[in-house]
Amino acid sequence: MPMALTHRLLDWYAGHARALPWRRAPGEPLPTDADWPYRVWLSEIMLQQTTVEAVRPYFAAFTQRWPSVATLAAAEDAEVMHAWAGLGYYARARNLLACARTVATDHGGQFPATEAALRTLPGIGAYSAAAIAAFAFGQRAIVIDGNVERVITRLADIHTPLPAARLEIAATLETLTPDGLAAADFAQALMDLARSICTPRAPKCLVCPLRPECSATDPETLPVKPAKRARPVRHGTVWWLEAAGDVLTITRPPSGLLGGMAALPSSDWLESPVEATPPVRGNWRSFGRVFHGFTHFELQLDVAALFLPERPEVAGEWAGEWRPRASLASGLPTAFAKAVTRVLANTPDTTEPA
DNA sequence: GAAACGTGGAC
DNA sequence: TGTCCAAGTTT
Repeated sequence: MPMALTHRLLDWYAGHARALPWRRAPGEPLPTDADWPYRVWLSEIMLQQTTVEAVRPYFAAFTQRWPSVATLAAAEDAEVMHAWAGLGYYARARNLLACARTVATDHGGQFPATEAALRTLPGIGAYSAAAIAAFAFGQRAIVIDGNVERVITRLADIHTPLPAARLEIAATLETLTPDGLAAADFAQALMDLARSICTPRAPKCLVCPLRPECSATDPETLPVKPAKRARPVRHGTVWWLEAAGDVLTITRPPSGLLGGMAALPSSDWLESPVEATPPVRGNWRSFGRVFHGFTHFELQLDVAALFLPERPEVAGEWAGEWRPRASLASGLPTAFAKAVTRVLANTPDTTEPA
């Protein structure tokens, strides 16, 4: 039973909806394209903690290269990780493949259409299950993301800190969310309102369509979030080992930081700098240092390089793949990409004629 | 519930 | 310049 506020928001959305490659226009029927749920799912995974502008080129590249869940399910792990490189939160890419393969093998190639069934798939949590059920299948679902949290805590003046506030947010949304396909427009309307008007700082309350219904006395202070911990600095060394124009790369362990991604060999990254043992002995030359901020620490990475006429024997933890030096310009996580850029910019390419 | 898990842009 | 932030999930 939607309220006046719901209608006011939907009216605003009808005139202000952002057009996005993975979004249905407001009021339009559910697309009947066979790949519609796939596109919705792919976009929702990519958009987790990630801005629309960052997602755009990756969404375009993925849907062009893998136009359906079946084609993605058939892809090699390494090519998907390569295509995801730079987007961050690489567990998403691992779960993306696991999910696609589960859909292919356990669901006949079709995404399940209920929130509960979607929730069981890898990489699909409470938010994504609700969003996909609503956006891809037109089902009523209570969609709560960071945008919705901000709008609703302000609207209902909820001062309970996150994440505990989600119970109250959900209760409020239960009274506001309309039935059927309108629930999708309602959720996306909240997201667009959050981005353009109900912003984290300096919200534009004077032009907000929900102003008559809003209870917030000090909207900029909501939602209340837990304090963040300080980020420590970690130190490490990354090794560029080049022989006859090819460079040694490894695949990182399948879980943990940058798990499953191609990378250069590197030491552990520790809060106390320690002398690390390179993959092979030799006269390693320093290429300076790169800096990279991760979510929970700041990395200072010393770059060392060694150029040999022939490939040395590399065994154990550094056994990997030798790849043409120019190929390293793409496909690596950003911390390693920064190191690659330093070396490529400061050494001649001996594989090209002078 | 808390911590791990990336990245780039805005102020 | 450092801090905060963006369509969260997993352990």
